Amino acid sequence: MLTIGNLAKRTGTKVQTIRYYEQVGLMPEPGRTDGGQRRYGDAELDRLSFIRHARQLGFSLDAIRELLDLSDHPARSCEEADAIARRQLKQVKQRMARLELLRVELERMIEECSGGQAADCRVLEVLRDHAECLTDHEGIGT
Amino acid sequence: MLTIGNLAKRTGTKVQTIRYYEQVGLMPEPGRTDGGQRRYGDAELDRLSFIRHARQLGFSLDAIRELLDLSDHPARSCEEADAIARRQLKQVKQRMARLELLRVELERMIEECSGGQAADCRVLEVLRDHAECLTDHEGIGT
DNA sequence: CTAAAACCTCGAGCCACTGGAGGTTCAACC
DNA sequence: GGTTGAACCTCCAGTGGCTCGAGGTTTTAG
Ligand SMILES: [Zn+2]
Ligand SMILES: [Zn+2]
Ligand SMILES: [Zn+2]
Ligand SMILES: [Zn+2]
Repeated sequence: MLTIGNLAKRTGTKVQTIRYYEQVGLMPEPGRTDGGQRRYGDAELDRLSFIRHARQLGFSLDAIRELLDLSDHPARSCEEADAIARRQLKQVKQRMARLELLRVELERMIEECSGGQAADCRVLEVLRDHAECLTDHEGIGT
Repeated sequence: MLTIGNLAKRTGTKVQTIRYYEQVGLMPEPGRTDGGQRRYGDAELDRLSFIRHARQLGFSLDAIRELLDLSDHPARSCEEADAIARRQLKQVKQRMARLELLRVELERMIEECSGGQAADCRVLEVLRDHAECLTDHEGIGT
C-alpha cells in the first residue's frame, strides 16, 4: 500500500496533482486509513503512470480519459485510440510549423539589429510594422 | 476617433480583449464620450497593433510591457529589447525541440499499430510503458 | 421618435495545475 | 507510552490570456 507521497515519488507527480486528478475523475477515489489518509495499490500506480506518460506526450486530460477508457475495455476496437493519437500528431505538426515561422522572424530581427538606441532598434521596428515580416503569422502565441 | 468596435476590427482583436489589455495596464485608459463609451485615437491604434503583432510572435504580455516601454523611450539602449527577443527565440527553439521528440514517438506508435482490439493496440501499449519509447520526454505537454 | 446595433460593467469559466493556510494523522525513536 | 516532526488532510486562491454571458445603457440610422 502506497501513501500519496510515495505514489507521487514513484510517478514523478506532485501530491496536489494526484488529488487534482481524483477531483476531475481521472483517478479513482482510493481507499483510506481510519484517519482518512489515501492509500493506493498497484492498479492506481499503473493508471497514474499511464496518465503521466500520456501527458508527457502532450495528450489533453480529455483525450487521456478516453484512452484510459479504451485501455480498460480490451475487447473494443482500437480505432478510436489511433484516431486520438493521429489528432495529437496533427496538432504537434501544426505547432511545429507555426513555431518555425516564429523562429525565422525572430532570428532575422535579432540578427539585423546592430544595437544602439531604442529609436533604431530593429526588433522594435519590426514589432511596430508587420510589413517588415517575411511571413504571415495567423493565430497567436505558440 | 475610433469606437472600441472599430479599433477591434482594424487590429483583428476582440472587443473584450482590448478591455482586458486596459485592465492589466497594457493599454491606457482612453477618453470617453459623455455617455461613458471609449474612444480611441491613432496612438492607441499603433499601440494595440504593436501588442497584437508581438503576441503573434509569441511574446508574453510581460515581455510586451517592457518592449512597449522601450519603444516609448527612444533614447534608451536597445540592449534590453534585444535580450527579450533572444530569450523568446531560445524558448521557441526549446519548444520545437521538444515537439520534435513528441512527433517521432507519436508517428512511431501510430505506424506500428495494425488495428484490431484495444488489447493489442500499439498506441495504448506505448502509453502504458515508457520503456517502449526511444526518447525521454522530460517536462510535460507542449 | 423608435428600433437595433453597439456599448457598458461585473462575474465566471477555460486548462492543468500549483501554492498556501490552518489543522490532523502517522511513524519512528526514546 | 509519549513526543516529535514529517507527511497528510480540506478548502480556497492564483496562474495566462483571454472568452463568454447576463443584464443594462448609449449611440445612430431611418
Ligand atoms: Zn535592438
Ligand atoms: Zn509580422
Ligand atoms: Zn491501435
Ligand atoms: Zn515515453
